[in-house]
Amino acid sequence: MSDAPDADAPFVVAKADLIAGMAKGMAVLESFDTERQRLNATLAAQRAGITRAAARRHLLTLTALGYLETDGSYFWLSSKVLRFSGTYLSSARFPRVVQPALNRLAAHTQESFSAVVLDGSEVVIVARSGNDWRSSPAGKTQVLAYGLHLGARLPAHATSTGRVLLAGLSDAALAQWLSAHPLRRLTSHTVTDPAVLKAQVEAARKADYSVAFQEHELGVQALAVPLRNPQGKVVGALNVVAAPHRWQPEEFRLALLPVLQDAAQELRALL
Amino acid sequence: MSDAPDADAPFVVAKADLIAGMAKGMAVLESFDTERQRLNATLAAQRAGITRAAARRHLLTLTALGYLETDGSYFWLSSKVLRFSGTYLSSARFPRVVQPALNRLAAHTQESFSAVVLDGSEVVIVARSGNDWRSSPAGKTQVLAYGLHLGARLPAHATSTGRVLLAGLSDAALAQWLSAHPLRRLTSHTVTDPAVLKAQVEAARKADYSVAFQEHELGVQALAVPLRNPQGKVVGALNVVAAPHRWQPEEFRLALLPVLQDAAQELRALL
DNA sequence: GAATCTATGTGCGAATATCGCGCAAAAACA
DNA sequence: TGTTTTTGCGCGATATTCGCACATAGATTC
Repeated sequence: MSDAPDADAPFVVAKADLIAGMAKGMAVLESFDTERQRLNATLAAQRAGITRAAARRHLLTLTALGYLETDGSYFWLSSKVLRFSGTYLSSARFPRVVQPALNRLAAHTQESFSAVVLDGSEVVIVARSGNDWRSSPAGKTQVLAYGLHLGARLPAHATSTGRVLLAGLSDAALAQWLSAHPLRRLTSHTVTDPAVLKAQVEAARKADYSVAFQEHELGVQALAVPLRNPQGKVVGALNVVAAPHRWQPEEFRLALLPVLQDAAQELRALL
Repeated sequence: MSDAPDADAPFVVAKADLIAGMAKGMAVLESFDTERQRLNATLAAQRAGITRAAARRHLLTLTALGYLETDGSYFWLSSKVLRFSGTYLSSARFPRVVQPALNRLAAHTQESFSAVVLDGSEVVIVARSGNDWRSSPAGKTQVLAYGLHLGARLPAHATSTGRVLLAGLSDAALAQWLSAHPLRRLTSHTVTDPAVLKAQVEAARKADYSVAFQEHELGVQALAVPLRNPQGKVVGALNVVAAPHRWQPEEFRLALLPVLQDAAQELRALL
């Protein structure tokens, strides 16, 4: 078997002459993440795996380029990094096509919808619509699910969308994925046994949808369906999240699965 | 103390030993923009101002790192670039604080709200909520304003938000800004004379809000107020956009200006 | 308050990675 | 099929970056 046309690595890049300097620079930029958002040279160095002097120079360079801001010793991302997502969102077909549909769904149902794609071990939210807050009986607004903003990355094994995306892989690719990515426990409901996950993915493949009940975050249930292009290939997933105390799992599914499926059907011709 | 870098240029970075290689790499990444979203080595070279060979190596490197995808000759941004915006959005105080307020406003009024910050000659949308579509009388959905997604950049001189942000600059900074940035015409309503813009900015400073009527895009009017922190410094702007045929300009202002002002007032303590 | 210890800023030579030339091969064109 | 244009890539020269080492600033302890 030579290379599958649309496997994980469509075009293999010769490892030979890649620009090491740039890889290092991007590593520095990546060393900022959701957990550590402010770094000094020493921290960035150990996170990026380079020397302190080099890290400092890279941080200074990125600051001069406008991607970071600094108070002189600590550094943090600036709004300029949104430039890339802005370009991506306006260029990539998938988010462009999906966003209006999400808006419509959110407006009609008052729930929160996301569209995601698979990237390695994680799913990335590439489009999103709806309210993350809800009015509690006491009249205060509460945030439903933290961190479900655009560009957020969630572990594929603990999300409804992750499972429908994995279900879209070939058996070989799925096996490869399972062996490559350890399944971290996030809540007491998280599936951490690859065999169990494999069974769930196969179930998702058969049912053509997937539910996740508090597997990624306690207090959140989610329902997802695959988004296919006209050729039938899974190119993303569409989901809806809700708090369990608002919906019983079963009525949640009954009420919203048809909505998701209709949307996926409509989008198919456009993807 | 936590963050809040005070002046406009808190720490000047010595131009001496910046890592030129990385600047080049970022230039290649930046050579993808909303207008040109797919580039081959030759195009990227001329956009980034480097030789074809160098551009090719950089593109290949970025592809290997996962930021670009390629069909072998053309390259385009991949969803991995959203990683940066994801981190930024979850880390930066401003979008985190503002987003829930936008959601609330959108839910209550059925209009579209954005929060933006100034970055050079442009405003960057760092948070957003609401529907970009509207149901036309015929029952079809129409997109209201294109490209108002997160991370989108709009010219400051042709937007309501741009003017309230400019109004937040000192006189010296404003003069400097006006001399540094030419005012490109976008629609027949765009202000292109610096003196006129200056007068508008001063009016915005006095009124503490600004309106833009089809200056950036025909068929769109916008209303913006500044967002200040407890120290009174303008840190961003909040706006609402609407189609002129839905609202007469005057009733639009009367209905939504108080809403924006209330929200800005509430947010002030949090910024 | 002094002394010690830790963390941070930076100059410089060595080492190494990058540049762009130039050719070969593949497309594109006629 | 012959010709022209575009693209892929090896190689030596050169300019860049690396990281050591030192100096200084800041923190901590006695």
